[in-house]
Amino acid sequence: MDFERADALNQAIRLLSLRHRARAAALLAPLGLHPGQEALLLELARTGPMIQAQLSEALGCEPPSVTLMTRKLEASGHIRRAPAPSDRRASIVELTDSGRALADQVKRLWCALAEETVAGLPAETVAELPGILATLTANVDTRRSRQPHGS
Amino acid sequence: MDFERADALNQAIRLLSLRHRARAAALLAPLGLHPGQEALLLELARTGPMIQAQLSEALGCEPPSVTLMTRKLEASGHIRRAPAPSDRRASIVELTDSGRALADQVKRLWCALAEETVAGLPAETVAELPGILATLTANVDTRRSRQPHGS
DNA sequence: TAGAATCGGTTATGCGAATAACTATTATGC
DNA sequence: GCATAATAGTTATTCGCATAACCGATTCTA
Repeated sequence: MDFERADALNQAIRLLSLRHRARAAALLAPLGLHPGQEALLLELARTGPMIQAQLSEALGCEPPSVTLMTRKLEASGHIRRAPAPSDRRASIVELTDSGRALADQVKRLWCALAEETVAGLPAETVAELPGILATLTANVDTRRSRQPHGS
Repeated sequence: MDFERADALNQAIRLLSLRHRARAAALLAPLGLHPGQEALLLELARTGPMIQAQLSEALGCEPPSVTLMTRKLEASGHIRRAPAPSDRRASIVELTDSGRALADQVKRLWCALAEETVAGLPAETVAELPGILATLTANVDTRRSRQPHGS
C-alpha cells in the first residue's frame, strides 16, 4: 500500500477517535459523566453485577483504568462496590438506583449519537459498518488472540 | 435506531480507537515516539515548516496539545522552533535532519500499520473506507462550522 | 493615534488510559 | 503442608488531549 492511502486511513481513524470521543464528551457532560465511564455503566446495565477483572475484559481496558473509573463512579454514587464472598481479593461492582437511571439516560444519548454519526450514509453501509469496524479492531488487537499474520 | 445497533456502533468506534492507538504506540515505541507525535512529524514532512496554529488546525487538536508535543519533539531533537520574522507572536516549526529521517521511518511504519489494519477486507471496502470514516468524522465534528441538524 | 478586540502561545489543571511495581489472596505442585 | 505460581486490585508515573485563564503581539476601528 502506498503511503498516501495508508496515511489517509490511519489519519482518518485517529481523527474519528478524537471527534467521536469529543462529541460523546459533550453529550455526556450534562449527565456529569466523562467519556469512558458510560461504557462501564452500560456494561453493568447489560450484564449485571460483576467483578472488576470481568469489567476490564468487557470494556477492553486495563485493570488500573477500571480502578480509577469505578472509584469515581462510586464517589458520584452511580455504582457500589462490595467484597466478593467467595474470593476476598475480588470486589463486586453493581449499579445503584441512581446508576440504573443514569444508564437509561445514556442509552437514549447513545442512540442519538449513533444516528448523528452515520447521518448521510446509505443504509446498507450503516448495516455493515459495525462488522467492518470490528474487523479493523481485531486486526490491530494486541490484547488477545496473538498471531495476526506476517512475520 | 435501536439501542443494540447504536451501542454496537459506538462501542466499535471506541474499541477501534483504543486498539489502533495501542498498536500504533507499540510500533512507534522503538522509534522513541508516542502516538500523536507521528502525526505532527508527518504533517511537517508533507507541508513543510509552519507555525503552531497551522499545526493545530492540520492535526485537529488544540493549541495546548501542540505546545506540549512540539516541546517534547524539540527536546528529542526532531524539530526546531524559530521565531517568525513577520509576526513576533508566532514560532515557526520545522523538521531537523533527524526529524526528516524519523519521518521516513514513520512513513514505512504507517504503511505496514494500514495494511495490517485492513487485512481480510475486500479491496472495494478498503477503497471506500477513508471516505466513510471521513463522513463519520465530519458528522460528529464539533470543531468547525458544526451544528448541522436537529434541535 | 489611542483603545478595544483578536490572535498566537503558554501555563495550570483534570480526565482517560497505559505500564510497572507492589500487596493480598487463592490455587498449584511436590 | 509449605513454597511457589497465578490472580485481583491498587498505587505511582507518564502520556495525549481537553478546557480555562493568562500574556504579549497584532490588527481593527473610531
